[in-house]
Formats: sequence, structure tokens, C-alpha cells
Amino acid sequence: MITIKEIAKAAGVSPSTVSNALNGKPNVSEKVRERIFALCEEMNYQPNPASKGLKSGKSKTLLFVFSDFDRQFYLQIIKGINQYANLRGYDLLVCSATSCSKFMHPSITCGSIILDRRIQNQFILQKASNAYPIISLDRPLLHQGAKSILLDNYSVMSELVEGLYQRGYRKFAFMAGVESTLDNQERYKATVDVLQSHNLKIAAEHHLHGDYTEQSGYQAAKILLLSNQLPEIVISANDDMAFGMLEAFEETGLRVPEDIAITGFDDEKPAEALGLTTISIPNFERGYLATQHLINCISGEGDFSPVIINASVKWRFGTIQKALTN
Amino acid sequence: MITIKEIAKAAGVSPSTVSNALNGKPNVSEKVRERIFALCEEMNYQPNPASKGLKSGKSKTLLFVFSDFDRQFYLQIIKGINQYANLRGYDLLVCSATSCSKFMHPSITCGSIILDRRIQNQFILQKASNAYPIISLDRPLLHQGAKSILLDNYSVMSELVEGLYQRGYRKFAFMAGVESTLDNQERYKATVDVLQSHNLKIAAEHHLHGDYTEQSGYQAAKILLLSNQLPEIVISANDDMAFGMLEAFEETGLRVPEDIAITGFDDEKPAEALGLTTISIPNFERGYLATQHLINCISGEGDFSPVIINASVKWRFGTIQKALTN
DNA sequence: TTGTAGGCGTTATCAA
DNA sequence: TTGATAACGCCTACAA
Repeated sequence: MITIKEIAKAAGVSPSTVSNALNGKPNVSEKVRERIFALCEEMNYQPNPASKGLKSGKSKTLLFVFSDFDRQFYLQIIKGINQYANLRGYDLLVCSATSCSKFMHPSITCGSIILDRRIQNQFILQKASNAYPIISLDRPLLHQGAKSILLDNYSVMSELVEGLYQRGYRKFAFMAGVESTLDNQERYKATVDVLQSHNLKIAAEHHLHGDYTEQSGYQAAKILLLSNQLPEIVISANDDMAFGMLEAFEETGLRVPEDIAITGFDDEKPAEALGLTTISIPNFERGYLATQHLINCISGEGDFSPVIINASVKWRFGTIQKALTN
Repeated sequence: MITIKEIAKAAGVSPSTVSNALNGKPNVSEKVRERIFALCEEMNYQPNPASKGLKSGKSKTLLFVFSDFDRQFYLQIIKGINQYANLRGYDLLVCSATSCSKFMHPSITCGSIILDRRIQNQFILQKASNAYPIISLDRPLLHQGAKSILLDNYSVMSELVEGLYQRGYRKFAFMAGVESTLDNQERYKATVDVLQSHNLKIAAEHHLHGDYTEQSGYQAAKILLLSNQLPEIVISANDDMAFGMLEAFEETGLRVPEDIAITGFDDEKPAEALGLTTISIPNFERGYLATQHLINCISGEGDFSPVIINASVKWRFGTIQKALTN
């Protein structure tokens, strides 16, 4: 690996002069500067980022942490993060929970954005500080150095369920994701509350349990189909489980939406093709926004109060009926 | 940031002893080792990875580079990479073309996997060496330090087109992606060759031009629809463009597959829901495989000869007919 | 305008 | 079994 020293030797100057030239310091003559630049080009010099970070402790690199490679929308978030980061002259690294601890270090990165259920609150609080701010998506935290960006699950889910009620649906099932997650809890509570406001409730056997994966939706549907009391509609806590359920319905010969209707949450790509009514989260935008907040925090501007963002219902009529008339 | 020195002070030993203890060197007494570990825990010590890389030059971290955040299958590749890397005790970092040069440095990462059209051959050849191996996906390179993993586009595309011919299709159009890419060239050549073997050819106005994006497919379809000579079937060089075309067909009221049929390439998620016949690339597997080869190269085992992998046709009948009977 | 010297956190070497 | 010292590559005073 070629270093600043070798450039210095080749240029017949001292290492510090090379460093100064490369960093645009004014105390280098035009002639020398040019010679140094030419040599760096020629010898293909690459500054060692590790050494750089050592002394200064600054890195201009952000970190995004996630571990769920089966959820396509993460790419959109990354896209948003990357775009804004580049705009502000920051680089982006991405890693998974397994190794993030190593990279959440001021010598490598200067702040993180985390959207990862596998990571503990405790861990984030330990890492976060004014000097190393962390934006946590979908996870409420109150702590200096940690800022939460949360989705208003409750409102949008209420809107969806109310809309379904207006269209005539009365017998609801709820397909739950990981029950310990706030996401799932809020989506569930909204559903229950709206139904309650119309004096409806979800039958015990219509409360289905999954873990957000397509497979868990498939299995839950298979179990549901054993009962002879089908709901009119299933509210799924996310799209993937809805996809799994649809597959099971199709296998069984159930007609959707005539025999059973279903809605999702996330608006993943296949939802469009399937005509699935679902809820669209502005993923690119929240990545972008998160990065904005992160860089502000890094620059010492910006506070750590939580931010709430909105999702919107995407009405489609492949898996629900426009209006029920029975 | 808490350093090895402060641990040393707290433990009443020298920094080198702490370092030795932490790195499992045998020359540390059990007592001292325990004390040091306890203190590290207590004081929440995090080793500075930058300094580590400085001295040793080794990092046990791999890098994956890509820039196309709109193609969902990248997540599957990353999943494969991550899984095998973890298995072998390596960490994974991901970044985009914009900033990869910085991270492709022995002090940060010890090798890369690249799948990114935005990166020049030249650049890869410059970076790659025995000491810093690079696996390049979908890009043939012959160079010490650079190993190519290529998809056999030609065979699988031939199989697809031959199958369509057998089903009775005769009037073909080809929806091209970025023409300068090898992928597109091979897919095109396979199509043309199979047709030629049956004394068929693609009419000039049925050679459509796109750039692999959904939008470009949509536009190409709109243009195609102006002509009054529709093909029976469009071979699209990838799924995204096929999705765009399908949208245009639907808007125009064309029935698929009766009025016009279409196939894709990639087997992206929505293909299933649409019943699109397409070609499935084992993405998880090639990420896994690439990592296997990379780590072998890093360890000094393993050579730099190219590897060819196979894709398979996914026959579905939502967008083509089982057999044409006219 | 240029060069010298010290230090960032860690590890390797060698001496105690 | 431990500790002192130098070194990794770069940057920043400060001296020349």
C-alpha cells in the first residue's frame, strides 16, 4: 500500500507538505502542489481512512443498520439515506446487527440510523451520545443522543378500518405480526378501537398469530380455514403475511374478495399487481428525513425530540370489494 | 471514547497487557485476564477498529458494492453474502459506487464483491490484487486479484425462446436493456440465434430500446402500440421493463396474453403475482458463492479463473399462452 | 514555504 | 508473566 511518505520521497518533499497539499492548506507553493497531485495520480495513492480517523476522530461517514433482507422496502430507505448523505458530503455504510457494534465507532462512522428489531434499546442507549447521535426508526427512545422517527400507525390504521366498515365489512380478523413490537401493537389497537366504536369486536379465533413472514401468514390462513366460521375480511399487520394468506386461500379454492377479503400494510411491490389494499409508508422519504436529522445532530444543530411521520391508505380492489351488499 | 490505556490504568497494568489479554494471548495470568475483562465490561470499552487496522493491516471485513436501489434482488445477494461471511467470522459492509473507493482499502476491508454498472473495469483492475481480491459479478475480467462470477445468460435465454417457439409463437419482439451491457447482448444474441435456427427474425420495428427501468418499458410499449403491426410476444431483457409494458398494455385495453404475450428476466417478486414467465437467477446462492470464493482468495487458497453459474426458466402462464393455436 | 516532532489507539518485539 | 518501546499512516503544532 502506497503512503504519504512514499509520495513525499518521490516528490522530494516532507510528508507534512504532502499532507498539507492534499488537504488544501494554503501554505504550499503552486509548483509543489501540482507535482504532488501528479504523483498521487501516477502512483495511485489512496489515503488510509483508518489513520485519518485516528487523529481527528471525524469521519464524515454514516451508518445504516438493518438485518431483515427479505423486506424489499429497506432498499428504498437506503436510497433516501444515501441520496441526502451524498448531498451533504457524507458517505454511507450499511451493515447488519451482527457487526454493527464494531462500526458504530467514531473512528469509522460519525452517527447511525437503525431500523432493526434484533437490536436492544439498551444497546442503542449505550452507544448514543451528543458526540455520536443515533436515529432510531420505529422505536421510541427518550435519551440524549438518540432521536426517534416514528410512524403514526394508529391514525392510518384507523382510517383503513373505518373505510372498510363504511364499505360494509363487519366480521373482522386480525393477522398479527410479532406481538412484542410497537408496530403490531399500534396496528392492533387501532383496529380494535375502530371496531369497538361501532360495537364490533374480533372473535377470539379470528385473532391470528404470525411473525411478519409470508410463511407465517400462509400457516395462519391454513389454520383459519379449518374453522367453519370465516371472517369477511382479514386485517394483516403487514403485506408479506397477506401474501402468504392469499396463497393459502388460492390453494383452497377460496375466492378473494368474494369469499374472504384481506388488506395489508407496507405497500410492497407485489401489492400493486395483486390489487391489495394496503398502507403505503414513505420509505425513501423517511430515509432522507432521518439523514437530515442525523446530520443536523452531528453538526450540533438539531434536537432529540421524536418525529412522527404519516403513512397513507392505498385503496385497491383486487382483495376487497368496493362495497358489500348483503 | 474509552481506550486501552484507561483500562490499563484502572487495572493497574500496562496497555500491552490489556492488549494481550483482549487478544487471547497466552502470556497473561488468569487473574489479570479476569480483572481486565471485568473492567472492559464495566467501563464499556470498545476497541477502536481504525487503530487495529493500522498496525495489523488486516480487518476481517468484506465489502459489497452496488448502487441500484430499485432492484429488489440485491437484498437477496446481500443476504447470501452476509450469511456466508458470518459463518467464516467475517463482517460485511455495504456501500455504493460513490464512496466505495474510500472503503476498498486494506485498513477497512480485506476484499470486495462488486455488482455495479456504474463502476469502470479500469477501476476494479486498479484496486484488485492478490492482497486485495475482488469478485466481480456479471462482469468478465481477466486479471490477478479479480475473479468473475458470470451468469450463463445465453443458455437460459435460448431455452426460453426455444420453449416459446415450441408453444407456437412466431412473431417476436425484443425489449432491450442498456445495450452496452454484456447481459443485454447475450440475452439478445440468444434470442436472435434461436429464431434464426427456425428461419425467423425480429422485425426492425420490434427491436425496442430501454434502460432496464420500468418506465423505459412503459414508454417503449406506448411507442410499439402506435404501429399496427404488433408482435405476438415480447422478450424483455428484464422484469422491470416487462412490468412497465404490462401497465401500458393494460391502459390501452390490450389483453395479455391473448392480444400480446410477454416474458421477463430476473424473477422479481411481482412476477409471481402477475404470472409472468421469466428467468430466475439464484441470487442468494450467488452471493453466498461469491463470498466463498472471496474468502478463499483472501486466505491465499483459490484462483482467479472465472466461474459460470446457471439460471432457470420459470414458466408461468399469466402473460403467455400454454400453446398457440392459430 | 517547508520540515520536524509528537500524538491518535493499537499491536509486535524484545527486554525485564 | 509483565512492561517499555517503536511502529502503523496521517495530521497538526510549531520551528526553521
